[in-house]
Amino acid sequence: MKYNPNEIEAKWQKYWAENQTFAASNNSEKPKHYVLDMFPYPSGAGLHVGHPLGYIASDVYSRYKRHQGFNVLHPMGYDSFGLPAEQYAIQTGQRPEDTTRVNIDGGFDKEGNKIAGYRKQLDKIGFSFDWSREVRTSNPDYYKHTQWIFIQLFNSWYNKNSDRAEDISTLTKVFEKEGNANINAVCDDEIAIFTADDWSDYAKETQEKILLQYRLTYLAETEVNWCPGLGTVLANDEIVNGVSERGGFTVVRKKMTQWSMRISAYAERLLQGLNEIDWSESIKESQRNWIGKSIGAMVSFRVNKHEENINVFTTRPDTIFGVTFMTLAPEHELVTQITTPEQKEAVEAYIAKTSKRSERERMADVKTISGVFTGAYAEHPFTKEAIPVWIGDYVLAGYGTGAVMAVPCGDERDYAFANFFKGQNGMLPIKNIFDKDISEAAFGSKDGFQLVDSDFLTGLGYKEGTKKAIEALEKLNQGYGKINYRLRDAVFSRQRYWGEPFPVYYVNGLPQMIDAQHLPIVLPEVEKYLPTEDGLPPLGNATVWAWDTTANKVVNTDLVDNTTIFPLELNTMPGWAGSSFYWMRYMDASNENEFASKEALAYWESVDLYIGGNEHATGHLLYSRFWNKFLKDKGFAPTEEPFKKLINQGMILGTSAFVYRLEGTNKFVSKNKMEGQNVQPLHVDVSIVNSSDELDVEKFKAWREEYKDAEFILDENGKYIVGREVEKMSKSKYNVVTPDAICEEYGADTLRLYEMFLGPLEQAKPWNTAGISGVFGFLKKLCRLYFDEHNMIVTDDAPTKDNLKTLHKTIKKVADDIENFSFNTSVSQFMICVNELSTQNCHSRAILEPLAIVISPYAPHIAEELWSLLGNEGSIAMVPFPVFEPKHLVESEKEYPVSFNGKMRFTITLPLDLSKEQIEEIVMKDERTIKQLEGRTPNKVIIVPGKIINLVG
RNA sequence: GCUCGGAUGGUGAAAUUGGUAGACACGCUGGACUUAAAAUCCAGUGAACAGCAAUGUUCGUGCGGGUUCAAGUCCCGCUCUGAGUACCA
Repeated sequence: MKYNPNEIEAKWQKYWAENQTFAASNNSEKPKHYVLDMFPYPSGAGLHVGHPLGYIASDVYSRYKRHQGFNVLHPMGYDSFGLPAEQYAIQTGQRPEDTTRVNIDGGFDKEGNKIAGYRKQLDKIGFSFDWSREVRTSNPDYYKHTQWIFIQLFNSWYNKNSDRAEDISTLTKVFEKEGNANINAVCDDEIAIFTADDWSDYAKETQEKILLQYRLTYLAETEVNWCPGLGTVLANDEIVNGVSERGGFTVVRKKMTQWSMRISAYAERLLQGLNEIDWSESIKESQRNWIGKSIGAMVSFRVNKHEENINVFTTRPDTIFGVTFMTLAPEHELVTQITTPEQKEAVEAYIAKTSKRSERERMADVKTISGVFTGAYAEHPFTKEAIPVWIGDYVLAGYGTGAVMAVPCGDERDYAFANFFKGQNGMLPIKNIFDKDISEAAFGSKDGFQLVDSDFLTGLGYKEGTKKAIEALEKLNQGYGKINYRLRDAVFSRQRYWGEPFPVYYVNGLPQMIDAQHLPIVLPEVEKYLPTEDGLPPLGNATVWAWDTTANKVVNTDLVDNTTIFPLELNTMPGWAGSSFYWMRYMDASNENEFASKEALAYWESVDLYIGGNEHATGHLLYSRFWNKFLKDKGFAPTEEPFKKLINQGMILGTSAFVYRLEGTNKFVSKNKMEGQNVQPLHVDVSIVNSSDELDVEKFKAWREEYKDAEFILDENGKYIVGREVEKMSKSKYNVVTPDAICEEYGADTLRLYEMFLGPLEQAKPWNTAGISGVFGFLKKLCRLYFDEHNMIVTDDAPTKDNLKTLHKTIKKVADDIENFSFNTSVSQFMICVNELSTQNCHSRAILEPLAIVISPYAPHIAEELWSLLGNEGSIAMVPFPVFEPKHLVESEKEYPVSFNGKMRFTITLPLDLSKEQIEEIVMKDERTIKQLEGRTPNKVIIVPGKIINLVG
């Protein structure tokens, strides 16, 4: 008999599929456990070795939990709406629906290349997914529920008094009864106050416009991030360093009417919830920063000769007596009103100059100080002094109120600004209100000072000063304590084709929800996936895209009459919509009426373990928590937080290979020969380079037409040596390694063990197959405990003490490691175990049967095969995990290290039941001790029984 | 700038409460088996120095201090590096 992974693995994968081994039941006597992976976007490039890392870890955990007697839900699906499919559609004219299906189920692309498909690739690795619950976010039977949740958000408002989302009808009831004066809601700023009578006198359209200011998803003209390169708006988390995350295109601020999600309503709950969940500190910290809570006060400054006030948010109301000027963002709406005629020209020129700069330029250039005096003065609330008002682009229109009270003695930026414009018209000298020296720099700390020269605040510190200042401002009716959040509402419209259509039509420009019973509103067919000539989104190309309110169906666009047939929304939902509730859909994936039944939700509750990449820290993981909290408020989600424990697997990086072309020639020079030469490094496919970095020059010539006549300058051994660099795996860098080839050559069990063996799960690491033979060798060695070339060699011999010790050491270590997600050390322990059992020449069934179970979470195929060869019926998957018995590890002796002044000199083996005195006596008599001491008497003898002996002096 | 990680042999790494640093594996060296290769097995492998050898001595977990009988692990001060975030008032 021989270890033949391909045969064994195909056999058991078939068995699992046919017997539905891993189908989870929605009611069970067993306790439940929900293990979730972040579902993949099915790209055309297929699965690479980085994808399975987290899936293998969660699979090990799931299988372990099944052995522990849990009813485990471990599902998988596809986040199948997204940009790449659409851009591929624009380039090739193929329907995104078709290419997405091929990427998942396999088939051929336009050039006739065979695509294996995600499903087949995943199956080959032997995951224990419950495929009966598969979801695809781009399927109408899935996005039907996405649309339904959107309608729920539209029909809700956030009541700050009850601190939860409520049905919009509770709001209109209050409006009807007493108007909106006493409503405490999260809503748009500056909503006009109205009475009950006003409300009933308003036209229906006016009422609807007012309600939009309260709804949790609302249509409003807002400043959005417009990305011309992608032809769509983007959310803040889709922008990295001022450019689009996908494609790296420029992003500009633009006012547009768009759907937004009032996530800001949940800012405090999203922040507080972080304390309840077991996530890595770094992700929680990212979310805290993203939410950006700051505690301070709103302060109103009267502007001379104007009705208006300038409102500012400050975290340092205690420093109010240090204010020597104010700064408004150039975009601030009061700027034109307050600017004096003398300053008008300068202010207008400055505004024109800053508006031309892109967001990115403004971000990159934080050193240059610029600003202009408006000529206006505000009145200090306490001293009544005239405070000059400036504009400057260091103040951002989008944060706080877009205006700051400048306290140069306590703020670095204000300090720099004041110094830059020192002595100019409108710039007062810096006033120091700290008992500190500020001649070199501002004093920015909140601790270790006393306020001076600050009227009633003099002598106080930050805490008391803040409290007193706010009290005094409230008395004057010129301010109040306020908590501000950086978190902005999330733009929810995308000018794209390949996303969920909104269940929305427009009557007189006002959005109307389609009744939920008519869902799904299916994405229409279009001729072209580009925007229309009028600049409408791609859905503007659809010919059947109007809503018939009498027939309740989508009809031809030409039929729009705006009496019974109305235009449908042309935007689609963003990528994060479908992923914001999918873990609940898995609980009851085939339910046609609701996203999941009450019973299924009550049974599975929430995700016990979620494994995925940390690139979703401020996107998916925040939006999901938001939708979950909303659905909880509405009675649909069972828990406040969706993911109890989160583990971020590190990224597997590629090791790119480079060839070096001599500038302007077709000659390629080996890396070790290129010194002093002018060369151009070019990526070369890693599959034609061996592990010694030698290029296969023939394959290189055949690789691409342009290299067919390439010439090479080789090294003294006649080899062409490539350069290497660790980079993110990507198709364009030719460094993608797929799991398929590894499975083919070594088998899935080797791949699984190897990916776990590479290092700690959470650490990023370059892919490198150098060590894979060790893992493969281990599996072969494991098999040799069970069978030789011809027969099974398992005996019914009683296990020896050593056999039992080895086994139980392994049971304990592996169980502990899985609970601690320390998978790499488990693999080491397996190797130690098999090495020891081989040395002990152990073939005892009493050892080898439990060993197969212990290994099965990691290497399930070989475990099933061994289990069956041992004569067991059925799958090993649900067999109870062996129980660790400490008695087998009890030692009677210990090999003590004996140190002299902390330096280990020799070891001595002593019984563990000796007292300190007995140990000391034996050690002092030992001739090696006498030799080390050279006649001296130790000052001190430290003996920790079971640990160490140390002689000092 | 701020926040959170990380730094250990030629390489990936281990050391779970301070207690024999480098487990396990790769690679490398030597050997066995073989006509040969593959596969498999055995031995050695942190560095330097001394010795024919068993062995011994010294150094050694990014750098500099400290606490302790004892520090990769704890404390203080740095360097480099990865990630996130940023005129956030």
